[in-house]
Amino acid sequence: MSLSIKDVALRAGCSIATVSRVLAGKGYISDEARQKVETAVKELGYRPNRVAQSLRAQKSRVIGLVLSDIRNPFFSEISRAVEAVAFHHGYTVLMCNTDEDPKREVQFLKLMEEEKVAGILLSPTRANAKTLDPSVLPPLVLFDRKIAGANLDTVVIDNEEAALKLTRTLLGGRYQKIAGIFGAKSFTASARIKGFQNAFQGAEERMLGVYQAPAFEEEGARVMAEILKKEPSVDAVVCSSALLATGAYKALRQSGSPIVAERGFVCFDDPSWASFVDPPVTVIRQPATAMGEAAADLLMKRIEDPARPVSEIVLQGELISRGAR
Amino acid sequence: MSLSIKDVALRAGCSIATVSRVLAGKGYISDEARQKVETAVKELGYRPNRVAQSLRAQKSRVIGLVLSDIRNPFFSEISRAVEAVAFHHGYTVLMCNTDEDPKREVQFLKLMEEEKVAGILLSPTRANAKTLDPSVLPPLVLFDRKIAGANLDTVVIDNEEAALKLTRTLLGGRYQKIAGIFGAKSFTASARIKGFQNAFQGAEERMLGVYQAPAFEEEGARVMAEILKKEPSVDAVVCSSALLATGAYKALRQSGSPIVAERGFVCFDDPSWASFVDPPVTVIRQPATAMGEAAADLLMKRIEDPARPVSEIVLQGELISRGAR
DNA sequence: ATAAGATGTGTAAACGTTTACACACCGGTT
DNA sequence: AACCGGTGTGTAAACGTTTACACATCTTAT
Repeated sequence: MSLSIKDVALRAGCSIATVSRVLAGKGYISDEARQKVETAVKELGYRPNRVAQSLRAQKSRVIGLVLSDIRNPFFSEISRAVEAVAFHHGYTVLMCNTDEDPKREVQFLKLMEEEKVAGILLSPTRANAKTLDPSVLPPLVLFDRKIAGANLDTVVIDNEEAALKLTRTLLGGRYQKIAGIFGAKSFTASARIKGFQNAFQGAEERMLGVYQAPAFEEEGARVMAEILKKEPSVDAVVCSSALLATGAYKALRQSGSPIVAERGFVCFDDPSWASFVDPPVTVIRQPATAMGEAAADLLMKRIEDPARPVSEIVLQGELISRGAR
Repeated sequence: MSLSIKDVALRAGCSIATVSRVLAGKGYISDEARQKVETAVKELGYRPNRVAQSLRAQKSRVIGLVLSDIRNPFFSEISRAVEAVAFHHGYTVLMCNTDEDPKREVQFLKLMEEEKVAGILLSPTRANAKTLDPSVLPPLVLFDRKIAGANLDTVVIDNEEAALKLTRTLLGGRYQKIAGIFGAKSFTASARIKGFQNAFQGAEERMLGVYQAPAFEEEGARVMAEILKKEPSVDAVVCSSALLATGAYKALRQSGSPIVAERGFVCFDDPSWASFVDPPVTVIRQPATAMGEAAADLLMKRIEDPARPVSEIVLQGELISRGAR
């Protein structure tokens, strides 16, 4: 059994209340008592039990981070930022990875509630967007994806605008048949599709089509191969995520398509290879660190003041133009 | 204030002890009581408070995961595996990222102890290897890096053997001046350096030298540029991590060195670009998922039986030979 | 001199569980 | 009839904190 405040009190020759007060820095304490307690704490190497604190206070200093795909560098980077901010505020991070499985997501939200986390950071799956009931949950901040109509703190990037910008880099070129490959039924994918389509205003004939697939590398490759086969006139491609892009790029290479050499390939995220394949690939880089920090900050504020007005932060993606070598 | 076992007892018309027993499935309970409790639980939507459970049981169902670099895909993959195994056993994961900072590491270990985690998974920084005192810590399992002399459960890959294999792929070729770029002062780096050096037995003159740098992309680029400048005879390179490799590869490309085209570049990890740059790059792929699973399994067992004999699991890296296109 | 406030400390209750213990009832053996 | 083991249930203590409340002492103002 580990050291408790009782042991400290015994050693310091005072009551547990005094110890607690010294530790919390609250209320009136004589210098003498403070001294004694502090040396006792040091000598014993006492550290408070956060579990007991949580029970007593009816809230913990733990926040939940629910990720849809931790292996995605975008989310890794977010995790890192979140953890740093949380740590800075004295919070720890309970992490879970749903792999986009809505069932796992709800299971986890329940677990988080059972653990009495102080708040939750969530990038919700589309499937749960409707059913999720924030009223029974701890303070909740959404990131990367928002839930339309829900009155929740949210941090997203302007996906529509980003897709628009990215697509325009192609429209500025001589490409005549531009295809878009997007993730399947996610909030993010929808917004990017919208931006992609809007970019073609007044040049609708240059849009070859919108393709959707689960965001895996193999799927990107599969869809790209399919497009090449069915629509051989394709001369440019916009990819909506690093994973899809990696697959699609490989498929292009394998097929010997001239799209790569002609710089007709652009994508979201900034996969490490984009900068040094030949020719390099123009991308939209998502401000993942900024997003993680903003979301964590928002959550800290929300925890502190549950009544504060809801805010929605929209970050801009950064176009990294690698048109010329 | 949230629902407690008391509310359930009230609703079911029995004592809290009975409710607890039904929930735990322990002791004698009449079918009638079980019925009543179960419906009460369902109707109220009661969920147990894990914090209270932890306090009472003097241990939580949370494990700590201390990562040195969450943005490293190797560790992301490990995180994912760990989280999956933990979740499967009813545990949640408290995650922290130290960015290789020993100070942060000890701070975190303290926090973990305060949170009364049931166990900890740790890839220790070199700096703390000596000072770390497992006797005061919860059950501890090391992964990726071991602490020599410490009697602790550990999961590592056979870095020496892996480096040996990787280097031999070059020695089988006609390269005469092979450089090795490794991370700075980590357990892993040391082992890989050993393997690298051993590979040259009987062919010492073909080893150009061992270079070390912090495992960042820019450092890889810097060191590679330096080597090219000071040792222009270099005709092959072994890189000890994806990050270093990415930087080094870029530097090679930039310099116009023929090493890339001559397939004189090999590395650890399997960065996504390795498979489709031209020519592709031969690598050692680390079994990250297996490592994460093994470490988490080990921790579960250790938690269950603190007295069980210590085990050390050594996994093998997989050589992915991409010599021919 | 007395009241009123400021200062300092201790006792005990509470947070939501689990569980040792006590008790009560039942059926079956002696 | 007395006893026993197997069932079933409730009471209360414990886990380690924080904090309301009570009380005591000291200072200052009246």
